[in-house]
Amino acid sequence: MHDPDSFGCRAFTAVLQRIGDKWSLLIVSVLADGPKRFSELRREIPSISQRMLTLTLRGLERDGLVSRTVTPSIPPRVDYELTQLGQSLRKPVCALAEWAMANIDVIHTSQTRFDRANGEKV
Amino acid sequence: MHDPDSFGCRAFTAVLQRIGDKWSLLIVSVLADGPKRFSELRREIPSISQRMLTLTLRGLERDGLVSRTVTPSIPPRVDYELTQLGQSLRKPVCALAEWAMANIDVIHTSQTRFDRANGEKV
DNA sequence: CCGAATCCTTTCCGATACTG
DNA sequence: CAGTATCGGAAAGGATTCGG
Repeated sequence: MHDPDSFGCRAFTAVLQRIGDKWSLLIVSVLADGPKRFSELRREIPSISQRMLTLTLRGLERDGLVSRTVTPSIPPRVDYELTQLGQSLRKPVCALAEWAMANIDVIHTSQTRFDRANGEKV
Repeated sequence: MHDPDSFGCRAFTAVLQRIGDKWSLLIVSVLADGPKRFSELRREIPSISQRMLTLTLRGLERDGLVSRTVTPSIPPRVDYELTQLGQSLRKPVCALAEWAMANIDVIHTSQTRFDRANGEKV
């Protein structure tokens, strides 16, 4: 982000408008382990609804980050996998995920303190 | 994310529920250059509304990522700055920003192709 | 200059029911 | 198993106005 112009800012903004939601980065981080079926993703991310999983995967496929492979068997089987572009996102996303794991407690503590400090004057 | 249990997944989810929005990561990346006043942030991120800038900064302050310093002059002056915790988020976020800059074109191309392939059957 | 408050529209998203 | 379709409440977010 040390551009003289604001190209970096606009590019980052544009990307965040797409994958800066509650699920996209998480799904990328889960698929970083390797290809997964639809139902496996559901199991690994219990808090997501079927609808949002479908929509998010569709968006990632549209961005070229994830590939979708249908095996027309009975029962049907659909595998999702990071594309080459998705693979290149692996490192930054996993770095972010590790930061999250390392700091979730600090964040939660800070939130509690902030809420207490501001809740008193109600 | 190579945990046997799903602690990593849950922690990442929790963090993304907070900073996984359209603006938080962007603001962190802008503040990575150094402290900024409110109006400077507005200038650097033209597409954000005053309201969302205020709300997002409040959220980041609550998380302990950003500190807010009021200088009671006339006109008033308010500076925002990354805390130590915010500084630790700098590296992962800048890595993501750089990825965004490097790949925004590829993503856009992929989106256009996807939309054309799916728009035909309307 | 910074931001709180209100209003109002748009979008998100979970629940549910239904298909191949 | 892996979706799609539809609905309704919730939340996001822009525009505007007012205040210290």
